[in-house]
Amino acid sequence: MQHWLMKSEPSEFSIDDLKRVKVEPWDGVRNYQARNMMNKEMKKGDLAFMYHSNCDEIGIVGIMTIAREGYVDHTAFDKKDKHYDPKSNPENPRWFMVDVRYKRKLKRTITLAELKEHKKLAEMQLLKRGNRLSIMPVSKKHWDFILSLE
DNA sequence: GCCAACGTTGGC
DNA sequence: GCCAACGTTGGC
Repeated sequence: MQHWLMKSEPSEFSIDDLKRVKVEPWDGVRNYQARNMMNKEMKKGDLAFMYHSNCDEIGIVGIMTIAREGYVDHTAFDKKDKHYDPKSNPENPRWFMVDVRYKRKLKRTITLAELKEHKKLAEMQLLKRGNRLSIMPVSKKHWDFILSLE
């Protein structure tokens, strides 16, 4: 089983939104690396941190499970959708998504600032300079360490 | 709001 | 295949 971290802007979709709906398609990802991970590498039952970005309290806020493995992101076909991509079409879809299921909120937000304080996490992809990936793998070692901070 | 870092596009 | 221009991400 793999572990992941998935970013979301809480003004768009927050951990509380996920708690309410329980299961949600992770649509709108328009980055090839992130797409490949969703389409090929994420497996049902994998665990993922939910991370709030671009907000007042940036950091890891909860845990989700992958509920459905990669399938076509149909929002790319919808002209009215914010993430419409004219280069994707049903015959040759370009973008894929997974479904995530709410597992639990962390007892507190483990902030980005706090993560940066720990030498053990220095190699985390999230903390690497210039990192902009919205979905990334997290090693078991890092995962367990982060949970020990909770 | 600023801006560094990155990805994508498209002309050549 | 190169690279400038542009758009986006996301912390601050």
